[in-house]
Amino acid sequence: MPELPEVETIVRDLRPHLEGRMIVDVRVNWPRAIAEPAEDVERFRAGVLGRRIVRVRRRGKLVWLCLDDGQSLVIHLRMSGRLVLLPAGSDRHLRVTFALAYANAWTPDRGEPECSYLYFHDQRKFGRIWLTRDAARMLDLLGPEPLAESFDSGELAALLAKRRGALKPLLLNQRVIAGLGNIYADEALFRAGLHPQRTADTLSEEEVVRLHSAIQAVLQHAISLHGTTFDGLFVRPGGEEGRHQEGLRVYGQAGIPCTRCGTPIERIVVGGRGTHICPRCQPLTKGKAGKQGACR
DNA sequence: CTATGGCCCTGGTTGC
DNA sequence: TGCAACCAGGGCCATA
Repeated sequence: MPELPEVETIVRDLRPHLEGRMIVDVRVNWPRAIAEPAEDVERFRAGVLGRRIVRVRRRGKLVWLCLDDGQSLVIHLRMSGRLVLLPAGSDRHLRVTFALAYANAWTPDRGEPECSYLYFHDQRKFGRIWLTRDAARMLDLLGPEPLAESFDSGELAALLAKRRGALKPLLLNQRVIAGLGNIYADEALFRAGLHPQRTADTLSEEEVVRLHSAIQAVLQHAISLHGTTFDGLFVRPGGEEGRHQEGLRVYGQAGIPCTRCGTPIERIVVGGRGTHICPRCQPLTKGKAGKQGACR
């Protein structure tokens, strides 16, 4: 499930292969993957053919390809979407293929293929691609980027203030903060020593600071390890797996001793989502245990 | 505003 | 061994 670190990895890997390339062909095997123009393969094709990809960016969990005519391709991988540069083993889950060439056909080849491909694979068919002239309209719906310079603990405090709901569903809400999914929400809460069902507006200033650094630390750590390949769903564009799964402290670790205190990790349900906690390091009621749960 | 539940999907797991 | 039921997961939508 590509979350911020996985999408960041994808974007960084893809960038040198896509920027400057021209889309010379598109094949759509599963029209519903095209969210805009909705399921209209012909208009989608006509819109992207001959366009050059000028920038490859990320916003939250979205991959954002800026085209040379002001349009954008915005891609959400959701659960099982993949963007890969090499054809995968089976075609069964291949939904969309982009054929790419250098904008200038005569560019020296130096072993570089004349044409390369970007494949959108998606086993579970939740992923979507939007072709839009107004990417800002979509991207502005998202909350702040947790790794932005400007995102300090004061801003996080402001987001949490006046929120009566549980902490975890709030962290998963992309309109509140962009890019966290189930894995990193659980990992950040563990590092901060906070129970996912804590009411957001009851955090002390110190707890907010802890949460803020926990979020940034886990995201940065995961990016440095090229994301988490937990269930085999996420692979990098070149086919490699991430390595952050080895750093997971609670996600998917039910029954395994907590790395801090040895108490078995528990799996509970919060806001309808599977949630992993150390019941001792992340007490629901204010206690001393959580205090020492500072990120690390 | 918040909570809950259904829906979209597939493939892996569980239960019989 | 076969097969049906169930479930996870992100985001959106409807309902309460």
